[in-house]
Amino acid sequence: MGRAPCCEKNGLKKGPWTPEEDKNLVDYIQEHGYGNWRTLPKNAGLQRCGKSCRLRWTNYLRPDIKRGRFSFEEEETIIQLHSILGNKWSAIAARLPGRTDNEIKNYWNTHIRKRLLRMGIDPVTHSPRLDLLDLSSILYNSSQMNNMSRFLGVQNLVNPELLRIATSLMSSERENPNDLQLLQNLQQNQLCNSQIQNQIPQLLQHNELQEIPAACVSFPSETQIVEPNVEQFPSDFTQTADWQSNGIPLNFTEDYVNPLPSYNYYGSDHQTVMDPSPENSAFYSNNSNQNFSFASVLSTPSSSPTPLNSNSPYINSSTEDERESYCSTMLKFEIPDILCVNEFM
DNA sequence: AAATAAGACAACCGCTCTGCT
DNA sequence: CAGCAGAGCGGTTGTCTTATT
Repeated sequence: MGRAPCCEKNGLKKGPWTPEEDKNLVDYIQEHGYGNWRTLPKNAGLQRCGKSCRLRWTNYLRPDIKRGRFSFEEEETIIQLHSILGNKWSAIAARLPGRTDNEIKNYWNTHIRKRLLRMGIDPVTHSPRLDLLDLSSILYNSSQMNNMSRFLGVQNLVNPELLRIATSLMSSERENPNDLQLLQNLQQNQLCNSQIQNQIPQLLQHNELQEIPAACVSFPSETQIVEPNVEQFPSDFTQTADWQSNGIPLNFTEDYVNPLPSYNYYGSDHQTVMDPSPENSAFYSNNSNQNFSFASVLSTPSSSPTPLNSNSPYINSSTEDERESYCSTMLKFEIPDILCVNEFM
């Protein structure tokens, strides 16, 4: 195992900070500044480890900390950034002046995450939660099961419920191509998210990533989602040569720079446009309006407190219910009636 | 009014990264 | 290059508050 917790040494104090400890820490930092956290507690007369002091300062005592309820703009920003960055709380916090990574993380876990789950959205992938659907019976009788699972990229998942809905959608293709398109959209969106997130650490390390496909950030208009486009769907599912073992189409890496159908939490008016300069980009969308500057996401904010602006009426709502109601109303993907998500909530 | 459950958030733990020697 | 310390990060736990029964 790892080393022993630093506070176990020398009988240092743990647990909640007292007002006296806070005052000692603040007084010391105001006089001497912070840094060298290891020696700081001793110099400040605190029976705490340096790490505990640093956390207390950065998460609570720092004078620029903004306390209180998150605004709607902040919440919207968090969701958008989380869809790109995942659980990179410090990177998200960098775009929210006055908020700490810890605070954002807590807020996500206690508020936003639960709300997305209630809305049937997977808070990890920001995609509809197909895993919750009751799909258990049909596919075991289907000769298409293996090929469908390849199409879905879930052969390692072997989730019969997911496979069943896929089959249902396949069987209704002729009657309702919209459902099929939805399934494909969801699949593409998930692939896009996972690919981007996999590449983020590498690209950050080499400072290569200037832009990421905005289709994975904010999403095109509703018409793009509901428009039938069965040509994009492999007509013959036995042609598995076009599909990689991980379920990703071989040509996907070429295609995924194109705008992908996806959804929007707050409506198409909230298209995020930041520093569109595709000519300098490692990734770019064919639609320049959908570019999103990843570098700007990660950089420390300068002047604008909420760079991801919103003019939505959402920000005028005040209660948790109103927020959820707004989110539900403005969601740009639609869950078909056959997906009785509520039963699983 | 008391007991219990759920929610909210502060704090801790362990790991990783970075810079220095 | 290896080893070390400091710092930062994300996940988890602990504790307090509020709501419900």
